[in-house]
Amino acid sequence: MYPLLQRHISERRTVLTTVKDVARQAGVSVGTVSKVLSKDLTVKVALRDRVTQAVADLGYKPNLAARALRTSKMDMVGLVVPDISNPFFAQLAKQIEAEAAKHGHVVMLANSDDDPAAEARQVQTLLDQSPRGLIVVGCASEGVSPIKTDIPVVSVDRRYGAHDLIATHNRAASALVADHLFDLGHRRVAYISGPQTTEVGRLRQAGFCDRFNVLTAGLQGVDLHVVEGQFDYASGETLARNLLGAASAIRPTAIAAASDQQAIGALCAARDLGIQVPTMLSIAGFDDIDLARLVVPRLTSVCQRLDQIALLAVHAVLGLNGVPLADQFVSADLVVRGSTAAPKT
Amino acid sequence: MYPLLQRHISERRTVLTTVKDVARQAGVSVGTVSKVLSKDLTVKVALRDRVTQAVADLGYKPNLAARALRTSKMDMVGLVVPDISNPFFAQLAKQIEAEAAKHGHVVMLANSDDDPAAEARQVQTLLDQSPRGLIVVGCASEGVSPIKTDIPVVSVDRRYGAHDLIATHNRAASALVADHLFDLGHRRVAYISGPQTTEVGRLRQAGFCDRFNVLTAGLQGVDLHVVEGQFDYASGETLARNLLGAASAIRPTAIAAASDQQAIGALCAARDLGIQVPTMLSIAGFDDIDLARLVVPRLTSVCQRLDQIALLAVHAVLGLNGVPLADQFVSADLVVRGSTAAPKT
DNA sequence: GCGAAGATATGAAACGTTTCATATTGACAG
DNA sequence: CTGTCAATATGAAACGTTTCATATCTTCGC
Repeated sequence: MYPLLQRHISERRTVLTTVKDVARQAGVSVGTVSKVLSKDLTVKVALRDRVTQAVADLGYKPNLAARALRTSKMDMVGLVVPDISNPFFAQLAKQIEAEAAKHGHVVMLANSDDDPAAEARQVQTLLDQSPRGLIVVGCASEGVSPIKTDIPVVSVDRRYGAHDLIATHNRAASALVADHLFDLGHRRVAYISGPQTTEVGRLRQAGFCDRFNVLTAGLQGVDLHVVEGQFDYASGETLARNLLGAASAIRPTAIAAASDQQAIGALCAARDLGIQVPTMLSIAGFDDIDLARLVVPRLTSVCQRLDQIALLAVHAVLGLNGVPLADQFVSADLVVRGSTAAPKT
Repeated sequence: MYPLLQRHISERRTVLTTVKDVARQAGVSVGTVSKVLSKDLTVKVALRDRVTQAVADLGYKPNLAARALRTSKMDMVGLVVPDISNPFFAQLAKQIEAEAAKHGHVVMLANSDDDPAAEARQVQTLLDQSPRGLIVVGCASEGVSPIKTDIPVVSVDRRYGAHDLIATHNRAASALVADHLFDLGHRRVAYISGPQTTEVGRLRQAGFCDRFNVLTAGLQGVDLHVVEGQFDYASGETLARNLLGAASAIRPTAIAAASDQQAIGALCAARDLGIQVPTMLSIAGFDDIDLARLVVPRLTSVCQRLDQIALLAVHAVLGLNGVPLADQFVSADLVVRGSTAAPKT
């Protein structure tokens, strides 16, 4: 349209102000400017003020690349997730971004597509940028990570290689569900598990079953039926359909699932079969995804403290507040909603 | 546990190989190595091979910070979204990350929380890293963006400031829904719109209504009722409940919504009111979120080509394949599923 | 008022690239 | 064999920081 104008604009070379300009403006040396910028307290207040003023006057912004070259560190945190379009990881990413931003760090995001090879590639790509730290949600297929680097790496939710893990205390959290269903009076219950090839699947199942068994030890008319599935909706629906096919006298009065997706699948199966929830059947999920609040009845679920997990992960890799690089488990909360109630007597 | 061992490991200083080392190993000058690495063809094949070999032998990796300092560009693309935990933005982010990775670029992610002030801050933060380009999904509250930079910026889905927009052709896509419902025979329809303060909300409503009005011009017994709401689930449920309260002879035989969330809200309202979908009421959504495939009946919806949008956005900011920085609109597909059918005669 | 010891400020060196002016090589015509 | 010109290779400079050895200023005891 206006080639001349366009040309003119794009040619306006951004002449960036450097630490040198600031030094001249403030009448000090570059070293002093650098010190002030890095909040070094050995600079006298008078000078410090002059420098700060000069920085403001000139609108000076440090060149991050130059800084990175000198210090071989960028103010960034890498994050590798299996699939950012999975709402759970998206929530996690959001919390991590927020926490990182609080400490002046930018988040680099990469997807591994649940493929260990791609995961290794992405990890390497992010490490190449020399971030302050790297946070990885491991692939479902667990493998070793042969990376060697001085950059702190932690895994979150699912362990990555041999790196320290920060995650919900799945075992304890799952036990909360067992407590809840037991307290309501359920004795004939079914547990829809996640794949036992995953640590998360194993821990949640163990947490629920062990607690339920302890609670019901020596009691009459107790039945705990476990079926294994995937974490997804379809798996929950199919398995629930089987479980609920039995006559009402012997079918479970409550179903606990290893994920909300499964639980919602079970909810739909129950509705299709004309089984009222929660009057004739209680259903509990795990993860408290947004959808859990939207289904009818609203789903009782376990809410992971993603903010806590994100905080620990970021602090751990940044070495903040003495949070060490080490396995850490965060407790979760049971959120009781309309999908669970006492069984019909 | 093993303090000595730990000490030892953490003290092993990573001595990184530089372009100098490669030059020595290959018996050439650093300039030559640099040329080879930047695929400069004025280097003779013999030398090129020697350098390539040396790079392989030494496992040399260029220092990205140093390169960035020299060239004042990092191989990164910034992405600012209102909320990464929104599945739609998460899907978009995934596609953008994939496309950027294809061209050797890392994605930096930031959330604006739908807050213009935060958005401005995040945009600035990402620009400070001197990425190759910046992609922004604007806040709901549209405002001007006073940023001035040489870095290419495009907005996606929702316009950011005065920057070029790459988005679904919402008007045309919404018209597809009108076509579909009209073709099925619906004449008494309701449209649940998004907020008319948003461009997306306005375009989708106009697209649907204009087309429906054109199709039905001059016909008998036609009624198009528009109600305005938010894009969320609750809004859809409430509005649908009102719409469906009327006697069956005058209530709409079809509801089109500006979002899947609204449509699913409407679906639940219908179920609660004992109105069968699709026999007594057709419902169509927009966005084709994952959930659209999970509800019963499965939701007819408009599927945006996020891969296309991501491709255009990345190519635009990177100046690839001659994709210019300019407004661009991508067509969408109607996905017909079980929630729409011909009205009961 | 002097000297010593801290406290504070300075500026040159270094980080690892890319670029570009210059040097070297090779090819070829005379 | 020499001179010319193009093709190719070289290495020093520059990018903007931070750091650290050195220089300068304060303070304070005597």
